[in-house]
Amino acid sequence: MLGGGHDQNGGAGELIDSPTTSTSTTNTGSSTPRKVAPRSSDLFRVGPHFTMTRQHQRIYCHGIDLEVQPIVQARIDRGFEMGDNGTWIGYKRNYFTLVSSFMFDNFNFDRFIHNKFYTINDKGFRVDINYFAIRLVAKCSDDDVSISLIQHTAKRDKGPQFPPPIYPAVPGNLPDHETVKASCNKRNNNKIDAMNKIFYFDRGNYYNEYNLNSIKDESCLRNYPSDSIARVARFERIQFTSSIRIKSSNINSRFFTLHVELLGIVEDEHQMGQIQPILLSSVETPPLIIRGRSPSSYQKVGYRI
DNA sequence: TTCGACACATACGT
DNA sequence: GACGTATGTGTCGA
Repeated sequence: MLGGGHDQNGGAGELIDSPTTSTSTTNTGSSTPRKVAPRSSDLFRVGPHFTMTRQHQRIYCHGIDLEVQPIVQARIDRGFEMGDNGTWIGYKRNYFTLVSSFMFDNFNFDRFIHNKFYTINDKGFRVDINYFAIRLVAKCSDDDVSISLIQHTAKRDKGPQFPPPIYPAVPGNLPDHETVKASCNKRNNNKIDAMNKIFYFDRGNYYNEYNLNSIKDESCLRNYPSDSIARVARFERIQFTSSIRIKSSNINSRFFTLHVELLGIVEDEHQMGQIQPILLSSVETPPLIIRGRSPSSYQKVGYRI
């Protein structure tokens, strides 16, 4: 017997996605059955907007001791849809995609890479920032408790799972939604290279171009841990961990929020040579509903959340 | 009821 | 247009 005795016709039911090139299937959710074609480009949808950047620790520019204002940008590009009552809904079993970048107000890229930065730690001491990094975290909005996220490879079940990476990052502009959509599942090397130019800064190239090296370099660039540095942190194939509890009671859904954090990576104050992240600033989503695996999550009318 | 595992189906990229 | 992939989701069984 092949496989484990499945009845065929496993998936009878109309797909939401139209077979035409139309991208206009604005699913209002009210009457269409919830069944989405697995590779539909319509799965790429801009999700809820993030809040304004919230400051946690101040950042200063070396030398002139100027305080700089970080701006964190983030966008969800796949995996959330707006429900009828205006809440944003994701599915536990499905992937979401999110991109993020940061910049400093009044600092263009050139000014950034010619400077060093520091912050003030919780004891009031000045601490040099070795480099910046972007992290994605999820929380339960009731109690602010962190929820784990996991990332799959394109092989999904057949590949490994990881926590989402923390991206060492330099300032960058957020690419538009179409660009993020176009960046997924590329194998063609020319296309991959073109995308890498958007999403990464190559320090080696930069050093070559300006006849620099890591010894001559006095800027913050030299402390980044590798030559490939994100301009844009791209989190793809992310899911909430399968063990999250979706409901707080039999009836009430729990809400979750996604947070993008700008971190300053500094020397650990207790262990020389060790590094430690300091939360500098962050943005977050409005409360999100995550629908679980229960069949009720996949019915035509989602009155049972 | 929920979860891991496996399966089916289908649009996308080459 | 064929072929291999990636991924939403149906289902079984613990």
